[in-house]
Amino acid sequence: MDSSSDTYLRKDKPEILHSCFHGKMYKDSLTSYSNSSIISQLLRKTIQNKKALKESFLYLPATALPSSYTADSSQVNWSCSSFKEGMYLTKQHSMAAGSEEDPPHNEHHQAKRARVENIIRGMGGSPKARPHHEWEISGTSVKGSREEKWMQMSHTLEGGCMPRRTSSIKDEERHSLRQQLQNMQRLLKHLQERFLQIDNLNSEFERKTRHDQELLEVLKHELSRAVSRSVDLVFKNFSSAISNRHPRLLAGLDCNSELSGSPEPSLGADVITAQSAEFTKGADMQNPEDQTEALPLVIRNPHSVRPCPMNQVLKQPHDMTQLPLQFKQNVPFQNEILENLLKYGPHDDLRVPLQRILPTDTSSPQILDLPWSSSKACSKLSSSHIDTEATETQPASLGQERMEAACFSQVKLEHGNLQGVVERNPYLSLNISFKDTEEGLTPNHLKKAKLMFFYTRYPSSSVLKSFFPDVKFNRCITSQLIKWFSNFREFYYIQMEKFARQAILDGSGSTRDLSVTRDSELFRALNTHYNKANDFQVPERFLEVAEVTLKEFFNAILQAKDKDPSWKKAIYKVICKLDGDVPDYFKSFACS
DNA sequence: TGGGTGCCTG
DNA sequence: CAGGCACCCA
Repeated sequence: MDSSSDTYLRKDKPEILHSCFHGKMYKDSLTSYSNSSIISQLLRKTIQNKKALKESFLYLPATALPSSYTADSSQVNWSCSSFKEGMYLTKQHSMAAGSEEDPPHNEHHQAKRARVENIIRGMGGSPKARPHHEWEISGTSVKGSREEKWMQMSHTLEGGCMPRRTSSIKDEERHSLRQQLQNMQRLLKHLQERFLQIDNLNSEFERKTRHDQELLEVLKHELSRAVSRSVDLVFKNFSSAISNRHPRLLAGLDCNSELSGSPEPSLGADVITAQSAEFTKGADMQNPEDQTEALPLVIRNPHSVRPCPMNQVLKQPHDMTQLPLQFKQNVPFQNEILENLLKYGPHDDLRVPLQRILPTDTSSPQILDLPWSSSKACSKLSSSHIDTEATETQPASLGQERMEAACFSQVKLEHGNLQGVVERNPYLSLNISFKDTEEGLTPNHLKKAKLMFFYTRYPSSSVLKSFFPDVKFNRCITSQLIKWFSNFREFYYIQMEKFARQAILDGSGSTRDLSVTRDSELFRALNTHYNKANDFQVPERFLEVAEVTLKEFFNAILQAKDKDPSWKKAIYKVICKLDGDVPDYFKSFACS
């Protein structure tokens, strides 16, 4: 055997081995295979040595062959690389020498080739079974490389390079080749898996990098929300537990629900007043003279936990027969829930109703006489003037005109001087009773009005007055309440007209096709508007009225009555007759 | 004339 | 939702 060829084989073997097994893996080995300069080099060397090789393979005894080419299966550590290398070289050889091959050998070689190809096919290395993309590297198809190797192998066998001295040698050779092929198969499979792993990791990594910022933002957001919720929940549960175990302990709690932890009333009251003063001071930071535009009539609830005048709730017996069956929650005191809904709707930031903190044990007069209004006082923050309406004995008429004049000012403070009194005389707060009525309408009044709309679309002012007992009515307040209902109706009728027209467009020919159920899109639109939190069970009657309204609009539009500018009035007449009574329990809910 | 209503607009 | 306006009605 030519020494140069031997040298070549041995010299390059470790490098190829390395690429094949550690190859940084697959890509390196692939690159080496696709490297044209290496191929050219190999080809050149191979051609140069073809004669020597030919002679070696054809005429030398098997023992004289390089170890890589012996049929000894124990040497199948032989590595894919040496195998490939050998195959490659022999293929080059056979290709180069093909034209010189003796004709008598052709038949035999073809038969052999067919057998080997069968073996190769039978080894299940179907390239189709693998995704194409994993083979495409640097424009060179790995699949192609592999097929090329298969071809190399076939050509090796057909190339007449193997000695044909004895049948045993051929058997051994065949056996060896099978094993080599199997090893190759395993190695390829291994490499494919590794490549897939790496590929997946890289994809994954890119995707993660791309969405890193977004994820960060989302995580931050979710974290803050979760923390906020958790704090709410913990505080709520804690408050509830405390109230159950130590009702009296909390009797002196202020509007901020600060747990003094001390049963000493004076201490509790001190905490209250100190905080009230601080709170009020902070709220007054904004100079009312800075106001440049009209303030909304609705007094916005500060974000403090604002206790309501709970006198009615706590003092009145819980008449179970008057419970609103519409409420979904099956808890003992449903009216309390409505009150909570009105005061701390699910969308409010703070949902720790004081009645959860405060005991519901009505046996305690101390509790019943809690200074609700003093708590109220500290939550009425945006006052620009300081009125002293400390007690019921204060003439209500005193502020009547002024209140009407200040109707558009959202503020009023009943503490002020009183607060000083309370601060100086903490015990006094326990017995001071403010008036129960409010001069302004709050968001909770608005919520309540919206819920009332499910029963009545056209409430008279007298109805309104009777259902908002905690509101001190004046012309302005009445107008505002009436205006609210007017706005409610406006939205209601707009929706009705919209859906009626849509039904006509959709091809409904008869009102029989129309219905309003809780699943209806129309109902959802209305419910979202009047019962956003969806925590109030809308009465069935409302659905009926809504359906009638929808049908009225539908018919009117169908009959082209909408050409008349006042075509809706006829519908209004019909609908106003469908008003029902507002349940009495609405009267009980103070929502200041 | 005041109260109530609806429409339009912001 | 609120303000403004026009309109209707008792």
